[in-house]
Amino acid sequence: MLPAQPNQSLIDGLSVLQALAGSGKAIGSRELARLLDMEPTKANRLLKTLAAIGVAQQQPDRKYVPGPGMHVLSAQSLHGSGLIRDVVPHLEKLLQPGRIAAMGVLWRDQTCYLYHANHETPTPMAMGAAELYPASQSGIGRVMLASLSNQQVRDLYHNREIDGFASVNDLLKELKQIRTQGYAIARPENRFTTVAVGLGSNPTYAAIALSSSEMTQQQIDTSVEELIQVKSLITSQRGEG
Amino acid sequence: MLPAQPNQSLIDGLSVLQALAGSGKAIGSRELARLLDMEPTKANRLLKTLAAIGVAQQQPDRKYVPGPGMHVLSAQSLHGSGLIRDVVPHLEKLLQPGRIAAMGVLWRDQTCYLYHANHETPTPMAMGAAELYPASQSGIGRVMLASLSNQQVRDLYHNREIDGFASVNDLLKELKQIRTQGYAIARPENRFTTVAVGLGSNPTYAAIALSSSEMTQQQIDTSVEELIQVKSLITSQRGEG
DNA sequence: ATTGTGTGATGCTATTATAGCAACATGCTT
DNA sequence: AAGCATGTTGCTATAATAGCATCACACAAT
Repeated sequence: MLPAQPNQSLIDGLSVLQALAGSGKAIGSRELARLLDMEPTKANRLLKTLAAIGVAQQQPDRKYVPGPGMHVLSAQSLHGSGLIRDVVPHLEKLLQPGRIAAMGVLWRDQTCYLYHANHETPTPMAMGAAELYPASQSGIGRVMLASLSNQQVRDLYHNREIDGFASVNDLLKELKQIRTQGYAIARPENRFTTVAVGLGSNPTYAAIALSSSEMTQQQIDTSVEELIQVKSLITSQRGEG
Repeated sequence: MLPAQPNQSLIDGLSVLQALAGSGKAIGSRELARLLDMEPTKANRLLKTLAAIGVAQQQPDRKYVPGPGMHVLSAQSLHGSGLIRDVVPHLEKLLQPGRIAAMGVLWRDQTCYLYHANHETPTPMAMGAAELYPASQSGIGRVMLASLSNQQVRDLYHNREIDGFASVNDLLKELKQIRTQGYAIARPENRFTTVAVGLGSNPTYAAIALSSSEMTQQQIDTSVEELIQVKSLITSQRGEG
């Protein structure tokens, strides 16, 4: 949903910042330009601008990494969102052997896990994962896709393969069921089973999930019950309507 | 250190994003424009552009908050930096009654705490603090200021009051001592004592600290020893030179 | 229900910032 | 030392942006 006059420089600059954050290692300006299929001068100027304001940092090997300004932005936005303060303690209480608890957000056609832990995962590791995963194969992704309109889903997957679904119509059928049930189930490659429920509803700002290698229907129902309980604790804690 | 041709739109857009992240609550486009002393149309367009790419999100009350793209950026940059994975577990081991452990970065003339905990603080709270504090009054801030050149420090505090110091020369004298000692001490309002050491050296990318209400010289020496030990564990873990 | 006020957002167009080409500086490998 | 890839700059034509005026919407007070 672009505004009447989008700021293209800002869009380009944030593409650069995203590539920088997502690269996971120091990256040079030309390498980043190739990654984004961007003219090198432009990439360099955007990177140097980011570095000038402290959001990126150039190292002695001339490559760039996120800088203190990015960490401050990160810390402030996570803090302001309340995702950590309001959600993670509840997820931690759900952990037990054989189970994974997770929270994530929908980012384009992927799920980004902000928290992902089994009962042995130290909290800093659980919160530092930043893993991206196809949304259509993830319970969290599915429940968030279900919160979009059908047209939004069609636009999102326009000219794009959908992991686990033969067509967008198949996906929309699944999403319709999710909306009816109030929760999503995913069994990626039948390796494990995930159930997920969304947080918030206008918009659904994140989703929480429980996974196990195998779940009976009874275990699914129990897990859904637990997630819905956590959801309502979070909802009342945040004073949401 | 501006590049030859900085991108002003990106600078403006990131000012908007920073104000959004730092506001801690939903904020409207005109309110944000007033906060930044920015023409309202410009602020609205930058905000709507951020919303279009998912870094901001507009709520039904028409106000804006950080969006999923911001959380993904946050998660990826913290993950890529290794600050959480490499540092937090070591800090947790230093916790004991009567002691606070912290990690932070220098952001302009302030310290931003990325981790701040006493021995009872749950890890998500410790990592969700995002607190800003005058750098000159903070051990972490001081040790990071000491990693800048004197000219950089003068530029940073040009026409600016320095919390806890009568002049920039007084601060520079303190920073010179910190460089010699290899660690910083701060006693803000004599409420507590903090010792801090920096991580990395070119650049110093963060600093770690221990605080107690009172520290004898022996306790200071012991804390410094512990921090230096953690620093060298982190340094070898990260393969830094 | 109406009025007043503040808000979020758009269209238009003059102006200014940006993009890309060509070139240069730097670093690394052979 | 030469070759190659890298990071970066200056210049200028062009496209994007900024701000004014205006409109749509929401909320509070009467």
